Amino acid sequence: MKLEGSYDAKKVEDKIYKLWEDSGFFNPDKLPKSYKIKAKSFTIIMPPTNANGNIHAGHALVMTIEDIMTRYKRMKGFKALWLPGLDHAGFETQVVYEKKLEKEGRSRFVITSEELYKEILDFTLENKKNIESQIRKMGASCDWSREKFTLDKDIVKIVYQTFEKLYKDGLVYRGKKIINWCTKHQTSLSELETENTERQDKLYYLKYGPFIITTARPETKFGDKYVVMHPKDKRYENYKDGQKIKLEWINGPIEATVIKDEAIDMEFGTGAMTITPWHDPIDFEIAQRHNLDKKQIIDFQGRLLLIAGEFAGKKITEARPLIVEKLRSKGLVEKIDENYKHSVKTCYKCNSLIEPQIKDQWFLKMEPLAEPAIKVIKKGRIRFIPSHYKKIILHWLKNIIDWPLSRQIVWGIPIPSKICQICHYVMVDIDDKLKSCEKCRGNLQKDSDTFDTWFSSGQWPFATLRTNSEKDFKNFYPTDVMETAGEIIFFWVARMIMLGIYSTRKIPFKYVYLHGLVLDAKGQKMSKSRGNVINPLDITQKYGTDSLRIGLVMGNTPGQSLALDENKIRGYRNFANKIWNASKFVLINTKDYKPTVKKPKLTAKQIKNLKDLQKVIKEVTKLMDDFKFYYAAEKIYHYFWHVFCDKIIEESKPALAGIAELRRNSGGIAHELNNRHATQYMLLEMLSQSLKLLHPFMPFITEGIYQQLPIKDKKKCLMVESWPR
RNA sequence: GGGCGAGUAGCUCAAUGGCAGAGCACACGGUUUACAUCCGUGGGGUUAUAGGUUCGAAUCCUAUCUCGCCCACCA
Repeated sequence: MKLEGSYDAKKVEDKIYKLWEDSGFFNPDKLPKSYKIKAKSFTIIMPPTNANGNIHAGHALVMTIEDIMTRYKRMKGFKALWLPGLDHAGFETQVVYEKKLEKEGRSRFVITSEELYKEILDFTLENKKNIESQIRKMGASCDWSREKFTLDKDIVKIVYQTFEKLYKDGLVYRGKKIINWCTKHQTSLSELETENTERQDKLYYLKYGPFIITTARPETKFGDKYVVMHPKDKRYENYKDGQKIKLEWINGPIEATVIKDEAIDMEFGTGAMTITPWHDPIDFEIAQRHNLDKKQIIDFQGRLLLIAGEFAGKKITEARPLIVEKLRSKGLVEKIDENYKHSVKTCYKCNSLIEPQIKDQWFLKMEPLAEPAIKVIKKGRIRFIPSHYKKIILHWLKNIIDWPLSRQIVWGIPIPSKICQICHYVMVDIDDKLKSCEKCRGNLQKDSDTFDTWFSSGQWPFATLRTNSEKDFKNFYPTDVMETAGEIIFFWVARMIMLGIYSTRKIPFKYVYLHGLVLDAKGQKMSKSRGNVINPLDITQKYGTDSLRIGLVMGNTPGQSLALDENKIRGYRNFANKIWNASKFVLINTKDYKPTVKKPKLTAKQIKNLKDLQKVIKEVTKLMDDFKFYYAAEKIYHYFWHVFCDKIIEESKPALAGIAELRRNSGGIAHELNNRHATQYMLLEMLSQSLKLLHPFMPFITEGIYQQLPIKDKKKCLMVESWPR
């Protein structure tokens, strides 16, 4: 690489990445000898990237921050391991693939699950390759020899072992419980995969025998045969718990039962309501408490069942007005509140209404898992950056509910359980050995469900290390930093902490660094529908990876969202060019410099200049240790441009000038020659130290220039130079 | 209903008890032999509001306002 013209990132980046990768230094076991003296390790497990598309701006930020940490620690002499991985991303990928199918005019429901699985697998593996090269493009110094994929056989085996252990410990259980059902995607979802949406609906006041009850969903009321009120409600003190009441209802006369329960809000409506335990979580709980019947009204496609009589087979949306009409004609409608504001649950992917349903599934008991997690977080053994996330995660952990693990989609890790077709006994069978029911010898049927993808990624830190080797697990676990998006603190971070402690009896990581969202230049969330998505690879192509990287870091405090403005990146492209030109100047003026010569005698000014640099190094190092990369980057930027370039280089021009010019300046030639030599020494010293400080942020350009420097004891790569002290 | 974050120069954000800063933008002036993707100079602030603590507050406390986000089972 020659230093001429202005800096052209495209010409050098791929070559430099190859130099690094070929050196083997991404692998902490293959670092140069000097590194092994300090046996301490530094580990980051890369959040496994979803292999269902291209990397987006958020990934670029992940790669940048984690690479900065890794390169910094590596230069500090740690055995730095950054372990890369990719995620099959169960539901997320299936949703992406279903959209693709829709575009092609196909539907997942007419393809056999084997075929669908195969298609999505091909799709994912293709994307996986693609993303691996995009991660390289970002300059990520991760150890590809240890790369993991969430569907690797050995990873799946660990996931199964954890599941079995949880089962044996009584923490995972099969339950007929109410779940969030997405009618479009035909699967259950966890709480986190649903959203609450504010809506304005009608609230119906209906005559239910002697009571007036309220409902927003008249179409679910067919089977309602319990009317519930608060035990302390004076208005209903004449009605006894368990009392039977005959009354006329939608499809004829029924016998209703009075239930008293404290869950009822006396302020709401008339303080009396009927319950639909199959399709409402609160009603379900009341029914559980009083041991009441539960009846399904709506099927999994969102259509009314036979219980609805004449309305059976109709979609709930079309049935609702018809049902209200019938109620009205029977004189059962007291009044309708037209402006009823409430929030409804929707699927976080398709925004369609969630239909609560009772379904037999696997659940994970969370409280016993959360307890030790709460303890270590409270004690500060896991530190959050920024620190307020500590409160957020503790609040969530303290109010945790059981986690439904089963998903009715093909794209995922199959749940290793079998059910007896005769006695319905359920067995966990991780080695696929069982041929018949342990209890009644009946035939077994495999569970067709798959795990929630977060169940496997929740085991990622120890699973990745263990499957590489037990030695790796010993050397690199617990890991040091988990760096990821603040958005997925519950989805992922909390579960890694719980499952990590459960499986290994150790915390999985010491620091959790959470970055914010990357927004567009106007501070808007990027989305395909808005059409404001910035592709990081386009930016890289235009301005170079280094410019994008430092642009993503500067002014980006952890936890806070960041506006990605192309103008800003252009500014850092200029900075890259500045580095290039300053280096060019130093190299041109040090052609006759001999690195083997002893350190020359420096002037007082030169000594002071070097001392100032020492100060900057100290400050930057402190900031790096405090995870304040945005601030460290700014300090180096300022030093390089406005001190080194604007002052030092300018001031050293006379001393570097040719002898003819020096004669005119009087003074002894020998002295001036010495001064020239000393100036060269100072400039090279400052340049090489600056390049080291800049390297974690802008690895490509700094490495490229380093390769040209005429300095003593040069390493093979700047990447493995020691961090300045 | 509860919680969290933010509010500082035109814009994007730093600075958490000690002279309020940077980048971009703007204005003026520069072909100084690395760089016009550059250099020099400059304007621009009652740190959202009100009160309090302190020798000293953007920073700590109290209240209020605005914006954003998260959590929550009013049928």
